[in-house]
Amino acid sequence: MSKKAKTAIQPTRSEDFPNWYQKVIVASDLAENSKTRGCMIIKPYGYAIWENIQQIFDKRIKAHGVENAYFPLLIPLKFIASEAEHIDGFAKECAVVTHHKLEMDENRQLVPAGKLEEPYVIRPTSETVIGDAMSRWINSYRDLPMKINQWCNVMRWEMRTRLFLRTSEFLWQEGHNAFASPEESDTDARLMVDEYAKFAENVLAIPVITGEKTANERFPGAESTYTIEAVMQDGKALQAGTSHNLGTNFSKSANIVFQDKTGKEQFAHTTSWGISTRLIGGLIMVHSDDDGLQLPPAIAPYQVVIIPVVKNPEQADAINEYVQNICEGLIAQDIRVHVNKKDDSVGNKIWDSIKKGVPLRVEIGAKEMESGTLTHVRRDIGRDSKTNSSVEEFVSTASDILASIQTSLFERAKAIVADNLSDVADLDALQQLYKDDYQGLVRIPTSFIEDDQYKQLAKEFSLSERCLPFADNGSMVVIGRAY
RNA sequence: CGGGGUAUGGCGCAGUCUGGUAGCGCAUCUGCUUUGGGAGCAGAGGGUCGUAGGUUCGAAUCCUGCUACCCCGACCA
Repeated sequence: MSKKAKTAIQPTRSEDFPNWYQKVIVASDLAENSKTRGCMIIKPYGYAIWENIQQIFDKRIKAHGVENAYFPLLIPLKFIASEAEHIDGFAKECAVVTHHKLEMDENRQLVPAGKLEEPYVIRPTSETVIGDAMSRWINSYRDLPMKINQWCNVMRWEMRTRLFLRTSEFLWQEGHNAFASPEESDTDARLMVDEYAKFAENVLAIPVITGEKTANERFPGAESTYTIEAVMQDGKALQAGTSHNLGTNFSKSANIVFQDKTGKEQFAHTTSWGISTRLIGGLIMVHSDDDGLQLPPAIAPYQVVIIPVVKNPEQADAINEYVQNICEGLIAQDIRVHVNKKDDSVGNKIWDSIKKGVPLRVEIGAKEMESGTLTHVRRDIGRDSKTNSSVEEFVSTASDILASIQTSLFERAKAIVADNLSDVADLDALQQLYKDDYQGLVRIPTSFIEDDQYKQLAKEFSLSERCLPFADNGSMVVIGRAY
């Protein structure tokens, strides 16, 4: 009673981080593996997080003049064959549709029939399709800039999958912008990665390192790739969003040409940028603890859960009415609130809200009702934050409490970055660091990565270049292990 | 794709070595008592052992192929 006997999630983070990650997803009811190889079922609670990501981010990109559209899932094979470097990056992981019907064979088994003249590829990304459309939509400099985004699914036949972090099918947004000049496309690619950084930090409470990818980590066919890299609790990096300046590489293969003011034909300069359901994996690995998920209020499907404590049936109506009034007060403050009316014990409901990471829990029984109060507990602090306050006071300060939780999660996440990002004097020091079982990231001078000693260390310790942080103007590179 | 592991009710597992046709915990359902950090008792339902084939009088168990999942690595905008 006095002390927590065990954690809700076993194993704990320190015992077995990958296993803990899977268990958090199950315990919080976000998603599960499906019968389809490498594909997940995103359950309602997990999908609600994605819907919030969509709603919030969609507003931000529309403010930049981006318009949403929808393009086909299936891409004609000849589209893909047109851009060599790009397709090299994806050919190994493309699912291909080769038939258009099923027939019953002699063993009464359904087999593919009706072979297609030209196979289709299930989109791994849509540069080629959208490029083809843009080649028809863009004729004049007056048509530029053109900014098109789609929220959709894509498929990449990955060798090794993990829920949210890398699945064969995943949900994302892919933005595709076209401009008249190289300066504009580079500015745009940087603008979008900056939007990702702001979204990650202000909404998801995930601090990120924003920077540019090195040449060998760059998107196939891009001139430059900008990225936000987040740091997980185990010290590994997670690429959480990328924005590419494609220059004229794609407009040349898709023939996106416009006439400039002088009547001369020119290739458009394009960008593409995306974030995906992978962000949910990042949320889990940054914020959750050994009792389960912990969600920043800004993204939580519900920010407050109310647990009615009904000890005898005669009180039920009165308590429900009391709860309903509080609910309405919170909704009027634009707070997302959920009343757990499930026929279950109070203890189970409390644990359920902890495992699901609801930021703020409210308990209301006869005791509170008689005194015009309620009891509330913060998920980030736990039972030590248990407070009894009047309904009026709570309703008027709930937004502040949620804001405080948002801040405390962000601060905690910043401490994770600080603990897992080191500088070293030279490559010998780097080697010693990882030999001593260091799990985090290291910032080294960019010139080091050409060194043979570095290349050998990178191989030995599975290190890769995460990015050249904007903050260091390209002089430094952050390296480490990544998801 | 390489190495290792796993596959048995919804979930987690035992049973496999020493073949004889399935068991435990949790969850579920019913009833009663309970409910403020994971309730108790009593009763009930639910699987034919990933899949295809082989050996055998008989296969969860032995043999072979296939598939999926997990971990490590390679790969991965």
